[in-house]
Amino acid sequence: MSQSSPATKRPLTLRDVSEASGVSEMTVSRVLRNRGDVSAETRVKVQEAAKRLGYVPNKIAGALASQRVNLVAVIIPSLSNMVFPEVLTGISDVLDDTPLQPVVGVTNYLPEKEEEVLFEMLSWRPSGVIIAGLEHSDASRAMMENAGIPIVEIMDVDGEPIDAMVGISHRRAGRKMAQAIIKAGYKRIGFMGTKMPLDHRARKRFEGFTEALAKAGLEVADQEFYSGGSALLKGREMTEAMLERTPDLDFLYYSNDMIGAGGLLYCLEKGIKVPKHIGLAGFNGVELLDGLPRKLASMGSERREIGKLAAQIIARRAQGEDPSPEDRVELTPKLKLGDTLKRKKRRD
Amino acid sequence: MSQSSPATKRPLTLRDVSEASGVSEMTVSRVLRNRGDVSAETRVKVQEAAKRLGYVPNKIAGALASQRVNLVAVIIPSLSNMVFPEVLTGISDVLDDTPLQPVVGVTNYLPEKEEEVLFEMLSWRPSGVIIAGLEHSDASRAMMENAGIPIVEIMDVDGEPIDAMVGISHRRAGRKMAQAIIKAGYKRIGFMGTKMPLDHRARKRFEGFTEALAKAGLEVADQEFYSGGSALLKGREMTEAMLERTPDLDFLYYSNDMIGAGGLLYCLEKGIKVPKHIGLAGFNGVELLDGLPRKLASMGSERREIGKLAAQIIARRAQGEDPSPEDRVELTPKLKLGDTLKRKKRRD
DNA sequence: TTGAAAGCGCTAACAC
DNA sequence: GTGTTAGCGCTTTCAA
Repeated sequence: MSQSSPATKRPLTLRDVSEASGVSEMTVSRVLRNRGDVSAETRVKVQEAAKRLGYVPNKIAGALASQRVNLVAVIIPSLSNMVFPEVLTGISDVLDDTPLQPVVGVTNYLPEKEEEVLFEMLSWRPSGVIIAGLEHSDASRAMMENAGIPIVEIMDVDGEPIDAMVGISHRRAGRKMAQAIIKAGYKRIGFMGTKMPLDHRARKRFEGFTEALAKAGLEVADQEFYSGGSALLKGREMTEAMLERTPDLDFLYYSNDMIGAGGLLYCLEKGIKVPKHIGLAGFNGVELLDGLPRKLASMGSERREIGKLAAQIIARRAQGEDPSPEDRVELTPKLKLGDTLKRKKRRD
Repeated sequence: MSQSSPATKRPLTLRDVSEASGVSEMTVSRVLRNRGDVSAETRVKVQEAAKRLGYVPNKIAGALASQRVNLVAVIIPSLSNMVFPEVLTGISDVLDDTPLQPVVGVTNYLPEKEEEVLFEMLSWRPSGVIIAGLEHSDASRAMMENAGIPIVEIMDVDGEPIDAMVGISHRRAGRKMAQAIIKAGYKRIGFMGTKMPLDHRARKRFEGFTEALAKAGLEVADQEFYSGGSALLKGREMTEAMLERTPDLDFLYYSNDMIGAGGLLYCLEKGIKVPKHIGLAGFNGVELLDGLPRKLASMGSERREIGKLAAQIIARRAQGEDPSPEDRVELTPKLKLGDTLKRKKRRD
């Protein structure tokens, strides 16, 4: 393969376009931004020159001069969990119709990393921040409180937001699932989830879950946590281990759909009667479930909608709208019984 | 919920820190950047003031003054296909050890959108560009050629790059899979893939595939394309439809693992003997396959490694290193026979 | 080791 | 409708 060296010439400036078109810098700037009144003639002259030269404006200079930056910082824990790319899709869908542009930062569920990413992004003076979760380090909170821009905390509503908030109550979600399980008559319940102490939403779901069980005089009969690796495979392995250890379980609650799907495949393979002998449920309502031999019971986490609403709040504020109580939205996750949770109370 | 309005005060400047610490702006700047010799005493004074005030530097002004921006533009077609988040992970892994920071733009496989995103990102004067694919609009190519920064085109090597390139040959990958299928003795082959005419890599794989078949006197006996929706489900549905339409097929080649997994689950459910009665193969070598009841034959697309190598090239160039022939890397995808492709020639 | 002056490339504000 | 001037908040450069 031959090697061509990349061009290394100085980037063009407004001045270059100005000289090439014989129009003042200021007017060139106006044309390129579609601002103010410019005669059609001048407009054309400038546009042609800009295009011919291949001029790319320098937003850094523009932003410094205008004190306006059309970037929105989006801070999420991970990209490996499809949940977050889906939130991003919702955000993009909305921002695509505005001059705003999302910029993504990933924290790997680490508060220190979140702090770094936040600092780095705020130093670009974005028009707003959309950030996952309500739990942040003191320094992070302070930065957001003092940034003077709209802050939307997403995905979770169990806590007090800095500014705006869009999400679901994971505690409530956990309770709701527990209630559905109890109502169906299951009694010996196992739980499987991630080992991450920093995944506050998973933790809150689990808390809500055990709380609702307790209210019915039940408790989690066995539990197991994993980290890393293929979630589908982990679900399969954990399920096998748990059923071996505690064979009398009649329900398995998974903290996410991927491990739940692994468990479901395992059960089907072993010929375990689902949902009669053992019931199963996950969380998130991921699209993947539609392709499984049986539909895993789950609960939608409304992530696309969350992304959209969060972006809308930022967009409205960028238009000059004031903060309003409507900037705090709790969505209601929908329970899906699927094929792995009995519909009526069993009679035994 | 109560509503606290976000702080709206003017962001702090170096001058504020300077006044608060009684040190000149210039020296404050030096401390905050760890540049030049500053006495320990002054250093401490400045750091304390900055921390106390909660100063967040303005990178816009800094970048304009220094003509240096530590951002790397990463342009990919989609976030919904896990392949791309995985590339991003590889990129982050490497950039995390440098001052560089990735900024992601998504094109939805649309050349016009790619052009927009590229223009937008270049206007921030990043230190480099990592972009998926070798096919771009003329305008996009021109922008990249004239940007005067390193450009790394990734994932594909079947074509001529602008500057650097890291990927696999999808044409070769398609051929290789065809050869393995032929060698195993399969003859009536069906193909399923995405309908996207703009997914050049999928297209090249298909071209390589049919080419190798032709060389053995074979051709694709049936084919079907889909778009949108749950890939797992689509794989299941397309497989059902195709086997109904063309019952004598003995192999199904899927352009990605998700639809392949759907097909596999369908076959297992129907009690079809895999790989004896029908063989199956996908592409990408996704982690998900590890959790399936049978391992789908596939081919790794080395996406994490691609991300790493691409980021390394940018990082080296940012250090001042010159372009080199080593900046064009072809990786070799590994064939995985799994459990769905017979190992030896069948004797029938 | 520290400071003062100039200017990065653009746009706000005002004049013409 | 178009041009001029000043300055955004930093860093570079050079002087002290």
